Amino acid sequence: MPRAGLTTERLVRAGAELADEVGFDQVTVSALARRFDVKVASLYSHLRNSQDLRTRIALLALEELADRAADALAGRAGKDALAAYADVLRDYARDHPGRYAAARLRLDPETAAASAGVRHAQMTRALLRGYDLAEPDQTHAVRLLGSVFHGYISLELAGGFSHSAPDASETWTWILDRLDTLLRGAPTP
Amino acid sequence: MPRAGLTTERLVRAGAELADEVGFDQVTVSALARRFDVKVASLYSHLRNSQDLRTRIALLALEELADRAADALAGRAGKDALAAYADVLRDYARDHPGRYAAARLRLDPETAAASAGVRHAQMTRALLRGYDLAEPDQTHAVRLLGSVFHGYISLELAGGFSHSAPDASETWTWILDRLDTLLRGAPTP
DNA sequence: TGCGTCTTCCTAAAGGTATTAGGCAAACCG
DNA sequence: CGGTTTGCCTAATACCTTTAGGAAGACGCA
Repeated sequence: MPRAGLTTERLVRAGAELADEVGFDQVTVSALARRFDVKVASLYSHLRNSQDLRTRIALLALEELADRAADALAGRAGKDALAAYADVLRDYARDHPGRYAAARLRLDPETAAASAGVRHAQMTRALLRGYDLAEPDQTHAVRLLGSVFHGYISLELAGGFSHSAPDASETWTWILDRLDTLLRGAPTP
Repeated sequence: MPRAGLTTERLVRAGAELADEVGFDQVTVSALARRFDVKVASLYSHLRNSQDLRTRIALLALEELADRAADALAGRAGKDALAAYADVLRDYARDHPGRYAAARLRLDPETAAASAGVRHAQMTRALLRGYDLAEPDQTHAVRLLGSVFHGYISLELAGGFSHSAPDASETWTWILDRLDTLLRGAPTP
């Protein structure tokens, strides 16, 4: 009997694909074992448990997302940067809904601190340097952006905007426009 | 052996409490049976299945939320109304995290059309009458509000704003302020 | 009050997921 | 080429879901 060649790496990658296909909360150790044509127990040499699998998929997604964002932000500032960053999130969510959901998983503090989530925070701050915001406005703005992006993407992904005019993309542009105005119009006195 | 006096109504209500205590995705037919000190199979006379239970909890939450929102909106307009509606959502999510999560459950179209979700949509439109928005701006604004509220609450609930200054409530006020400005400042030409 | 019916809750059973313990054999390494 | 490591397996336990069919409480009507 030849071995299947399992590694944590491959399992996590396959888990991410599985998530995109069937949804992040349908990602199960059993389904993953099935995909590798291997018995369930075999995975436990490579993954601590089901939660561990989910966490690793989340970390992978955060990395991928941060990489794309960094690429998109390079050489951009102001509204350009804002739209670029936002589009990266939205496109990633469309292309990889399961991974995007994974990226929203709540991580425990140490894990989060060691994750690419930190890079996201840094990029958001960097993005806001294009606008003239002193503390605490900058923090408020970081949270606003997080809320709008996550909220919009989550609603769009859930199909909240389908079957109704105008097109979701128009709303997206509209929102980015207004956000830009909002951020520019609120310079700290 | 006396009977437990189960009804769909009581089960759904208890399910909602359970959701608030342990989280919506931990709501299980088994846990519910345990709570009523009854065998699991007994619940299947009152609930079609696990999904049915979750859907009913979602519908309950949407009703409660719509009732509160309607109360809060009565006699208010403009920014007052905006803040009142937003606060209802946020407070409900704080008091009843499980129910709030339930309210975000994706419902199939017919169920959604018969749910209190419709009232929410109407109230949001009514709320925006205080601002001068013609279509398609009004729809964009509806979507923006949905995104911001859901996004913010979801992040706050996930603990995203704890352990960092400034206080989450300050950000909430700041955001509502800017949203009001944004909506007022964008009258359709 | 008593009889029949309906409903409620039960036992039983099958199938899926998670997790651990312990074994055999493939792969690697000296 | 023998010994050790490691990978994948069998076996077992436990929990959740769902269906089938049975017994006894509750209810209605004479």
